[in-house]
Amino acid sequence: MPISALRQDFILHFGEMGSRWGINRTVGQVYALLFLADDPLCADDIVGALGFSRSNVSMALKELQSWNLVRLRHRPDDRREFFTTPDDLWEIVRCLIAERKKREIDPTLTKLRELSMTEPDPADRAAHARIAELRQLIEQMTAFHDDLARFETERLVALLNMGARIGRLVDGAGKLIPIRRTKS
Amino acid sequence: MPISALRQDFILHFGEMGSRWGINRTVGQVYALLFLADDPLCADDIVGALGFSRSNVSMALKELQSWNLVRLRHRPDDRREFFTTPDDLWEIVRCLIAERKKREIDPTLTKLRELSMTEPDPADRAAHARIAELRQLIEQMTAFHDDLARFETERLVALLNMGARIGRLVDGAGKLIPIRRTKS
DNA sequence: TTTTTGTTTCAGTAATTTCTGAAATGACGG
DNA sequence: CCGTCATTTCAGAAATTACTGAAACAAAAA
Repeated sequence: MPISALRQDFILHFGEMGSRWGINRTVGQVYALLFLADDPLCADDIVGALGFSRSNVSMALKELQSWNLVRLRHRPDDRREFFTTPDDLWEIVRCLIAERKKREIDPTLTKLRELSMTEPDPADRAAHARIAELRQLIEQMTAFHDDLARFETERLVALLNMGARIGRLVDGAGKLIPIRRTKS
Repeated sequence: MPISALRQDFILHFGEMGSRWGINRTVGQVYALLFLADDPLCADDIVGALGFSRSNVSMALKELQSWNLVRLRHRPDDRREFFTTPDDLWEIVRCLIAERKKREIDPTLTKLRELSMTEPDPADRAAHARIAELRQLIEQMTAFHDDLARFETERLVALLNMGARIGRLVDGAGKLIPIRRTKS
């Protein structure tokens, strides 16, 4: 069955953005298709809809599973595997952030820690200090991330909706400042 | 002049991570070199240190400038251009976030808005709703980002250091809840 | 056990991205 | 206006990444 113009447009966009997002065109399109699908799809549905080879779709699904971006489903009396995306968009956001952190930040943090351990040559004093400074910054940010990641979605959304008002909670020295309860 | 083992290791790591970060090896290494350099470097210094072709270094510097990750410097009585990275790491973080948002989020937001405008075919009802939901989520997050981006660094660091305590400021319904001032 | 159905692996090919050297461009001093 | 020095552009080479079809594998049914 052919795909509507709306879906087509969305899917092609995800395919194009794929390379900027660090996934490839196939993975982007497969994800987009699943994201919009009304029901779970099996690999052959995807082949039929997008025209990629069966093996390419298999790779793409494996990749999406490694990102935790798709869920596996089974139907009674059907051996095939069906795939969906989580309904809750926030769950998707959490996955994306966690996964990118793991791939893009953690290896560098490890490396920075390793380099910080060494005793620097006198000529490398400043460079060594700069590395330590960067390490400290990343450690701070990941600690913050780990804290936030434990929050339930409602609390995150509440913080998000505070927007700029969140800044009023704190003065420049990092101390909490008195606030008034908003009238309930 | 040769590069110390410490710098070498750092530079090679940035080169390898480059592809995951959406820049290429040359750009990653050039940035790492500048980041650790005690003084501004000119293009030929970089060629000498890393062994890339002159034109490749030129491209890399252009790319780094487009990310706002390097600053241009001039010496009196010297026509050459010298490059540095900003001293303030937070400025770097801001650039990275702003630039990634511009490249990875904004085009999609534009597309989602465009798709939301159209009147959906009945068969696309659910898909259209899902697109609208995604658009709304991204709009919320970018609005929050825009708010935070206006904060001075001290305030951001203060918020960051609150860590999990930040969640206590808000209840599940998004209302501020009473807090005690930390003893100064 | 053999067949049937569905998934994965893998070696080779296609497409894309990165990198280079040569030529073009620009900008200043004489 | 020319010569010198620095930077940029660009076409093609090199390297990497994405994709395919065929074969291997796995699991349930006959």
